[in-house]
Amino acid sequence: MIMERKRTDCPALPPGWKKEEVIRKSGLSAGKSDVYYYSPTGKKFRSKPQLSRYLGNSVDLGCFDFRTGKMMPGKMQKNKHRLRSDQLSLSKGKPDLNTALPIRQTASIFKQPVTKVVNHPNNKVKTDPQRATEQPRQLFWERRLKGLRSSDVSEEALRMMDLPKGLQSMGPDSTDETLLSAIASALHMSSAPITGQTSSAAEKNPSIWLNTSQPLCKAFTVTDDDIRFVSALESVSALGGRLDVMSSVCVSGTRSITLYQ
DNA sequence: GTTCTCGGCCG
DNA sequence: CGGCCGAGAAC
Repeated sequence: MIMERKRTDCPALPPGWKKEEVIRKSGLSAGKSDVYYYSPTGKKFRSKPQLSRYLGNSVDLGCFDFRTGKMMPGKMQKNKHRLRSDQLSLSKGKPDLNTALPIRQTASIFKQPVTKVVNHPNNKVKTDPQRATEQPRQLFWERRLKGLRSSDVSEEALRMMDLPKGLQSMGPDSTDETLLSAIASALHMSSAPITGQTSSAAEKNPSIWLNTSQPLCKAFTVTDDDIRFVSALESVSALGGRLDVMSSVCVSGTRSITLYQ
């Protein structure tokens, strides 16, 4: 006799996702149940961390209850010790499973990127370059990207990319990891030249003079060596596959680098 | 080889 | 306890 496995739809999940509950029918743990989720493509997920890894950091599963499949607003994870756990997980080389990120928080695990303001000829407000280019941005927001890792389809983390020697990081967290995220983000969020912080005042007191649309590093120029360096890179996916970078252009002075994913 | 299932660790 | 994942069993 074949037990019909019921894969149920789940309101908190995007369409196509299914939830399944399997009752253990033998052994010491008989009666206990295991919960699984299936993506629209049929991939099976058997834990929240696994789901979280797959969905990426654009989805906060912080209050998603894996067993019931519902969002539990009351069950927020504690943010009290976030910084410490960041440093802890970093120093121990463990993946950061904290998914709180600068994204819109919703009651669904749909990917819902924040609104991007772009120029549009028919839109009075958005064609205003002031508004398009000077959206408020949190100081050192790049730090929130810490722990992001690109991974291939088997969830295997890709190795961290090396940065050119000449880049000098600045700000409260001057690790290569944060700098890399900052540069990658700057590249794909704007087609404007990425120059680093050109104001010398910013070097002395970043908290006040930082240009938030430029990455957290001192002004740099692109050399022939840098171009050879970048050419040798396999892919911008090392910068974070989640960034959806199709192509970005980095221009500094008269030289340019084009990065393709 | 893949998928299913339960044990058992660990928080 | 229950979540998570390893590993043996089953296919």
